[in-house]
Amino acid sequence: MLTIYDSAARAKREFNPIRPGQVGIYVCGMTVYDRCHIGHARVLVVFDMVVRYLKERGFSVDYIRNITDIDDKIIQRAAENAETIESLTNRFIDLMHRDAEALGCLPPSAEPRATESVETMIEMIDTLLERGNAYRADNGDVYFDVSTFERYGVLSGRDPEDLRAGARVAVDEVKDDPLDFVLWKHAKPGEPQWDAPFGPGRPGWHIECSAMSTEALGTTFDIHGGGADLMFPHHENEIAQSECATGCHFVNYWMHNGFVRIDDEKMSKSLGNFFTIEDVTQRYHPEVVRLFILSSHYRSPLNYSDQNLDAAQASLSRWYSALKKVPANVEPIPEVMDAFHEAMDDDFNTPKAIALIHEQLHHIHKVGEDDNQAAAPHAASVNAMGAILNIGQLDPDVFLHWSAEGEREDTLDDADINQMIAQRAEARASGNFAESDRIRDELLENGVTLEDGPHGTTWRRQ
RNA sequence: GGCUGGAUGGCAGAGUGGCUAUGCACCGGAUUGCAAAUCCGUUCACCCCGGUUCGACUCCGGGUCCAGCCUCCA
Repeated sequence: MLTIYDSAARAKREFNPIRPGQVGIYVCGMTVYDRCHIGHARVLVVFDMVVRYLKERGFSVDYIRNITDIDDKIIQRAAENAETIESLTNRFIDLMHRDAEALGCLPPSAEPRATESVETMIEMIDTLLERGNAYRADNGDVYFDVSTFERYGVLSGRDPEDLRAGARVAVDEVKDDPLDFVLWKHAKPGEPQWDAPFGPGRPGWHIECSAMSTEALGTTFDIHGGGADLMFPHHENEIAQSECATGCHFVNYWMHNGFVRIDDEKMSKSLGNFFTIEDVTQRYHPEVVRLFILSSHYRSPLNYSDQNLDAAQASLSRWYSALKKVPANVEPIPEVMDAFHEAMDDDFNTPKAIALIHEQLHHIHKVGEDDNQAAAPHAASVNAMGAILNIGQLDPDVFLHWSAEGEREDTLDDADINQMIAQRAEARASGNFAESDRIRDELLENGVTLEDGPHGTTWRRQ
């Protein structure tokens, strides 16, 4: 039985999709005005893991991840760069796709862009105006009237009265109520605009997700995901808009992933304490980053540090070293797979699932090369579990020989290394250990570690 | 101030009313020409105060501290 922690219920709930065997999941994606950072990497990897596991459980999955390609920051950044909005957003969409692929994430079933769904947003806003859930302000903006939606605040556990009392809600002259949020921003010179019955302009942020999710998955769908910071106000507003516009219950399960932190502080653009995915994957193999992300539970905070990345790297080295030793040409061990599924069924408990993989790796190392036959089922189990998480699927040597891009110029290439290993073998054969140790030290200085085994010497950079 | 969530061994990170998490690091041993890797073994833990219980890190109450949200944010 698969259980998912539903943010709205604040509890784990048994997962039952609307249509048997099928899951519709919508995840709030990126606003494309800059490079993706490790926080974005977490959303990408976490929901990729969720989707892969749902598929493993036999569901056919409709995975929708939107792209916000029109908003204040995009307009501003394009103006700063003196480039068109399209060229800016296309550039960062390409980079995002590169990052996602590097991190081993499958492309979503669909990746709608806000600018392609403006018609649907206009229709939705029109309906909200007709039904009295929205109003036109004096300046031409259209706002959602929060007082018309009774359940407002239910997702994030907020009382509208408390919010109004809070000093931090910005007071805006044109709004009837400080909680009201913008659906449509009136046209301003030099900004992109669309014609609408209620005046030319561009959509507010929240309406795009209501429009795109409903377009792709229908008025009610199974899972809606995103970062924990989107719960309020973004997802709260989505619920209000969607349920008022369609009259249907919006989402059955809300999933929110925790933040990436640096020095116990949230990583964010505004704090400026972020590392881009590209920064990190130049220093660590992307699969190390994926393992690092999945080695803590998706709802927990994840502390970014070199020490933690190093630990993930050491772990993965051990993983590939084990796989390198033995063939996995048999079936996985049923009890192990059952335990794995049990862990994953429990709200995607990847740390526990990974611990199970480590146990199997231990068995492989223990049996070692002496008894391939005994080790093979463990290797097969590791491969099967790893396939579900999409970790450990590379050729071991591709991982173990990988070198960080930043260091590539300084390091020896594979041919140099093999040649030096051959020279060292000669020295060792003739008992010249001083020379052989000198070669080994030289390699180590270049980041290459040697391992002498019964069948010769192997090397790795990880 | 309001609302969420959290506090586990040197670090990371699961979990359970009584029984080894797991990985990294450390220490001792095996192995090795010496290493590395691997194996064996040892050490190290559940924020504080009460309560329930034969027994609580695990349940309940109170407290302290931390993070996030309340403004754009994955």
